[in-house]
Amino acid sequence: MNLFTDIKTTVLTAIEAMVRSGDLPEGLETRAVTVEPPRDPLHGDMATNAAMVLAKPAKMKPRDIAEKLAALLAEDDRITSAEVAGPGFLNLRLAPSLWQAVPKSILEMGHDFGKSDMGQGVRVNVEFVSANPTGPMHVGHTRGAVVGDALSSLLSYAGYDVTREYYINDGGAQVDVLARSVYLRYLEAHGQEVEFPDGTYPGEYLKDVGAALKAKVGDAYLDKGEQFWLTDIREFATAEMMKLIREDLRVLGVEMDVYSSEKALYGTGQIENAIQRLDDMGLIYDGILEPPKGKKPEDWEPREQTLFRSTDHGDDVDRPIKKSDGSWTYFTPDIAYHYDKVTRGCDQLIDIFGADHGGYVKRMKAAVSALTDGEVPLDVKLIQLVKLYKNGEPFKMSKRAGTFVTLRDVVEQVGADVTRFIMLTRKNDATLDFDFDKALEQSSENPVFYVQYAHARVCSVLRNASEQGAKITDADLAAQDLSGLTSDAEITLVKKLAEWPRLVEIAARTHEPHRIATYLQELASEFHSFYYKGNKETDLRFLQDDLAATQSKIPLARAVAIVISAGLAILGVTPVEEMR
RNA sequence: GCACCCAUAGCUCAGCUGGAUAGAGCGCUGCCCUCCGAAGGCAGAGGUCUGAGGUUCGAAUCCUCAUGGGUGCGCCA
Repeated sequence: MNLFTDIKTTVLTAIEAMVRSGDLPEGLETRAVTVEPPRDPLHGDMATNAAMVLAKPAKMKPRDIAEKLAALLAEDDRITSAEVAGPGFLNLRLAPSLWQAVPKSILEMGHDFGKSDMGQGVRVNVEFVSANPTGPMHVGHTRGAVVGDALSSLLSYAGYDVTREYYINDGGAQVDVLARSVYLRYLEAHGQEVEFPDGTYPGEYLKDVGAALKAKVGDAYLDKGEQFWLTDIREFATAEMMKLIREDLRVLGVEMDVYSSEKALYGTGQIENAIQRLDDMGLIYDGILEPPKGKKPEDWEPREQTLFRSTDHGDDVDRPIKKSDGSWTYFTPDIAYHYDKVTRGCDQLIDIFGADHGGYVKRMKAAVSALTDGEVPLDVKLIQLVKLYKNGEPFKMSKRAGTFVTLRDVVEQVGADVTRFIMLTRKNDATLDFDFDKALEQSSENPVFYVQYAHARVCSVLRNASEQGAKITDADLAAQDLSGLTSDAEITLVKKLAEWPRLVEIAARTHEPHRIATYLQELASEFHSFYYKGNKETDLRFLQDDLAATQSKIPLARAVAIVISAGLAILGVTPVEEMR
């Protein structure tokens, strides 16, 4: 249920009527017509730009169009006034019954209130995390995981058919490094002194893997050369790492639908097929790349390579798909992987990458564009850095020493809910400050608690109302007559609730889940503000001396809680019923 | 050198497919608990939306250029 689209439909219908009566010419483009809440509530309940948008193509003055449109709209029972303002805005005021119907719908529909059918069941594949299986997830991965998961929830809430997918980068040299590192830990488990040279992973987390390997194979790999054990350990170690990563994701509350393996693409012909497809389009050739200017690579030598003509699809330079030893570059199986996602059946692709992969975006888009003839859009969201603070001091991490802050560290300290919410308070392309102290603080400085507090307050009100004898199930509350909901303060709060379905659509369209978090903070703020008005104006309190009066007041409170809870559900955060 | 991202109040940031007088938190100055949870609320001060052009009835938002910051740039993934 979306009041804004309802009214927009009404406006569009009125425009059609004007076309029929000859007040407007035929064939006008109405796509740019919007119905929005006005920035200043004094202007009315909703504003439409219709007259201004149509003025030019209709070759009429905006105010003339607005006057006629206003007259038509004023005939609608639901619209109590339609006034022309400024350059041609049309400000609408709605009948109170429309606003009173909002909490009722919320109580009847529950979390479904904000759902949208804008997605039309379009199949969207969201690839996120895709951390290399070489160690536990760290904070950077965490943000990507949370954003990807929340975006997925948001899109399915908006009517898309969403697949959450993890691409396991288990085909490259980094898993050899992993295997060698595990081998060292294996030797260590056998009581040997080991050192970790550059190019190995020194992290303590591999100790268990080394021990597990010992438990599995005993001393079979001792005093053996790499060719003897590398393949086996690689397999064993990546499997162990994926166990670790899956557990990390579980702790964070992320559940993937599909895990895809890079390595599994080898030997299936899928890579060759994808490249053949590009070749058939004349997009594969052997050539020599120009060196980048100004950067002066020390050991630059002109070299002939097999290249993908990505410049035909918007990239800056063509990209190599083969190394000089004839093996594929990282890019190549990824091309095949993206093609696989498309052929499996999806209409849109979304990739969530770390910001350090920014240079990779154009070539990936080029590949998808070429392979799908531009039919399947690929949106890449780059996740910026998370800067950790403790006591206002930046947190030092060293990947070299293996001392990085892991997902587990963060979640164990502040909990999954707080972690998730804070990770979603900024848009993905802005860096995020994560302060451990503020994350744990219970004050308005901490947005999570501010929102949770609003929800808990409603629960508290309902508990008290129940003790007073009120019926508090959603069905009971939905059955209430809400025509007494007329004060400015109450209607203001209702209007914020009415924005929820609209906000969901905006957030889904822009692929920006942080908007949900922002909205929840605004809603919580409106609620707290309303709540305190009850100190002075006792009519506004939810709990009244008279039971019947209480019963008629609490549906609004419950409606707020439902929307908060629906929003938190998209973010993957559990609403709390009381603060402790 | 090129590409991508970013630039909004003292600080951290919102800002709707372009909309009316640009918002919030922190900090600062004052208020508000005999009253549903003060873990909160209200009010005030604080802005050339980095700069210069352009498009538009209308620009923080779109385009161009400049400045400042981040990221990346052929056998790493």
